[in-house]
Amino acid sequence: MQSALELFTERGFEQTTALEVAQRAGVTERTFFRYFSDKREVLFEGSGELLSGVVGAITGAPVNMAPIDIVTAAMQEAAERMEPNRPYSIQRAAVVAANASLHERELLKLDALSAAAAHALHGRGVPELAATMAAESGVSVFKVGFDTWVGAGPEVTFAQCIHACLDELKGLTAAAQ
Amino acid sequence: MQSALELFTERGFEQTTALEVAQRAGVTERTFFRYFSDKREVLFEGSGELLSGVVGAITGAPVNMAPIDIVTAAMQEAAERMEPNRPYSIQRAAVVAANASLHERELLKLDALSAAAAHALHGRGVPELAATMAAESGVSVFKVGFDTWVGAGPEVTFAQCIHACLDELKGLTAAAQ
DNA sequence: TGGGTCATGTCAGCGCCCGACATCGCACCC
DNA sequence: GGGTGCGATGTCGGGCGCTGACATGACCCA
Repeated sequence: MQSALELFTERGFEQTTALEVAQRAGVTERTFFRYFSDKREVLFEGSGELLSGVVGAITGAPVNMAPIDIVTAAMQEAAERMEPNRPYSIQRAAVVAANASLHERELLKLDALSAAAAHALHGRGVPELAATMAAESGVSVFKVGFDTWVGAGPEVTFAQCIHACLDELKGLTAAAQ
Repeated sequence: MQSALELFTERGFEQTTALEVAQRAGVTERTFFRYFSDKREVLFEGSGELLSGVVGAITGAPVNMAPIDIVTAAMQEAAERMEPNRPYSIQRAAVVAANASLHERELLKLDALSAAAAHALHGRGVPELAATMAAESGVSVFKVGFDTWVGAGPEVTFAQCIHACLDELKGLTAAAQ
């Protein structure tokens, strides 16, 4: 993973072969593909923990909490876990932003996050459509908040960015019609 | 495009080679790749018109309209254009749902739609963050509405599905905190 | 000492995708 | 009517992503 991030940063994702990543890590190309299902996946190792963390937060949220608040609280929690890794997040985000297929993979991970959040909400008794829309909104807030966070100075926290996006969303929907 | 949809439906996306699609269409594999940047793209030809239609609707929306209403109205307009092609949409959606990499590409197209909508809103004077969040929400409504539409009976229109999702979103954000 | 398991290496091969060049039909125009 | 250019297509070769099958070797355990 470290070898990949270095090489992708130095000369770009497409200009780096899987063989080169493997060689820098001291293994063969075949071994690389035993650990990562494809060349892009090496940049998305942490997504599993992110997902299970969010699902856990939703499952363990207090009763009588509104669905949208459950999801955004879970996102806040995830954001706090990511706060110490800001430099890594910035470097990784730059690599992802520079390549369409990596961006594509990131969207797939976010969509999986949304689906898992919706499923967890539904498991708490939230109706299907409400759960889906709340999860979609929460992930949107997380996504836009993440972009703002990595683009801002170090004094701005991820949690603050998420809070700002959520407020913006509330204002927009309140002004509807 | 027709050859691809047929073959992907019959035996699946991964079990079909680009060469086979090309041969059924009466051209060489090389010619296939001159028209489509990759094997998946053959299922996403219409996305360009969808995007320009949405951007046009946003740009031409009446002044003093709330951002979220502008976006959802644009989505409604797109939905009405897609209504006559319901059978095609259903077949295509089944193929996409059956393959992760096609789903991935669909998410990329929706993200491009969101980015274009945000840009169009921003061009109307809507502040950056508001434009981004409104576009994200509008695309979420479109996406969830689409899934409900293709899963429902023919008496339910795409526009109705979108309306229902939007209402759900409003209810959720209104119940926040 | 022998056997079992797990990680890794080796090798061959398929399919995606591309660059470079050849071919061919077709409009245009002197 | 015969060049002439151009756009679409075919041909060829090849790099790279990714996989199945088998071999090797380290380690643990009886």
